[in-house]
Amino acid sequence: MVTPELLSTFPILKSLPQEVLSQLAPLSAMRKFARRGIVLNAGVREESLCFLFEGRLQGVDFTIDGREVGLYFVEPGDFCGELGLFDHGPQPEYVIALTAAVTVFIPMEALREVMIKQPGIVRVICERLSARLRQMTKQRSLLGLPNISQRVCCQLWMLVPEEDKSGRTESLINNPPTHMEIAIMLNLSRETVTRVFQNLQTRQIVKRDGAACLLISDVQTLRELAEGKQEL
Amino acid sequence: MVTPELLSTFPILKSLPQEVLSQLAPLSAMRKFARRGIVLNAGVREESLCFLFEGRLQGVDFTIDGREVGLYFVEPGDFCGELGLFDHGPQPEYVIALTAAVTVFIPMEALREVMIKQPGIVRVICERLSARLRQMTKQRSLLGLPNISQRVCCQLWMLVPEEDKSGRTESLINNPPTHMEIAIMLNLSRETVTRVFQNLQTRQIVKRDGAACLLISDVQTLRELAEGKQEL
DNA sequence: CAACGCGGGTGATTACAGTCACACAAGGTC
DNA sequence: GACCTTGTGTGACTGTAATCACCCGCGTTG
Repeated sequence: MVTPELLSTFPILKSLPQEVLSQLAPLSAMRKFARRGIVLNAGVREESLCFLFEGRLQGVDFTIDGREVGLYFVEPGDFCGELGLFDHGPQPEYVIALTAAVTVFIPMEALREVMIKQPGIVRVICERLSARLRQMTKQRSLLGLPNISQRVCCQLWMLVPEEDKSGRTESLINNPPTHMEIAIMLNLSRETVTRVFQNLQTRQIVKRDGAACLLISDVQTLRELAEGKQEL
Repeated sequence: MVTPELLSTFPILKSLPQEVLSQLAPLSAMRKFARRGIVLNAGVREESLCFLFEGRLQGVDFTIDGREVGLYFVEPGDFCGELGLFDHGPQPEYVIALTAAVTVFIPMEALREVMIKQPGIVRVICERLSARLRQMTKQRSLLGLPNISQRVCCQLWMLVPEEDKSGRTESLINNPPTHMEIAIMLNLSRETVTRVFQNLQTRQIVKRDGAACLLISDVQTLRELAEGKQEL
């Protein structure tokens, strides 16, 4: 059962009036995914938006010759699969669960109806589209970096929680993506990512903390590496 | 002077009622750019959408170390600079005129007002946002291709006019991007792009036709190269 | 006209990331 | 316990695209 209260925990939906949430809640469905589960299928017309409650998702495409390409990460509070909402086109890419994940699916048809009566929700979704576009632009720029270590550090930097980025010297990333998952985001091979991580570990900038945790022991140095102010 | 008729030549605006166009037209301004002209500046809050009437634009970003990164091409009938419309954020990337270009600038404030009264225009712009997102996804996947020639052929293929793609054996690309401009789209060096083009020319797949024209003499072979069904 | 900048063309060299081939540890499952 | 699978760690080798250094031709501008 999805309650209006659950929906209102999403920052994107928070601003909507209670009545809209009450209207959407009974139509929505909670779905859980195991690691590696396919959340959204490429090529088909998905009929729901997928809101992520817990875990981490990754948008993934495949090149003509079968290579995986990582497009974006989806973090809790965010959503994905929104493209068909406007153009009724098929979902262009796969969305995969990188960790066990809890999601809420809201049917597009319901959203479209609400959108007509409540222009507020349109704004919210458009802002989200804009944000995704900015995110992809940033990710694309990343690929232009000729220095591979910098590329990895930038990606790592983007995974650091916003509240830890300034001031703190340590930060914890829960269930970090695997080396392979990072590699496809950066057009690198898995081995290359591993080697960069090895390097970061020996310099005590990051540290593995069990299988499901990555400790950034020196946040500010990571930042400087990401910004190119320091070489690895 | 911008007339409502001029606005209605844009496929995106065509569907709007006459009165809306009449309202927007007097607020809009025609602007012409020389090759290399800066159409939109990165980092500043642009207050207009830029509709392209003639010519070709390119969205460009720069990496931290000053390298150019090509993000997308804008073809006639299309527009750019729409991100701030919703989130009031700054324009994330530069937009440069690759050729002499004729544009129409429509102030965001005017559009926002129209958007409130006329939900139709919101739809239209959202569809456009979706399309841009699909385009960037496709472009990102391109970068995953390990075969460099294929990458160039794919990019070239995207520049072929839609109506020439099936059936025709020849096609003409007017004012094609320079090798450098293609190179930054594909994360390649200018020289590498030149070498691929040399190769395509000796195989009589493309042909220079003066400075401002590129003739695709064998459209179907180009397609097969782009799809990886043939090696170069 | 000379001078210049830009776009394109080409060879030699080299750095460096991909690839392949392993090894190892941890967790799950029969 | 034996067995997989998955994620990571590492060395040796190699292919290939970047880089650098030139060249040319053309159009513009003084």
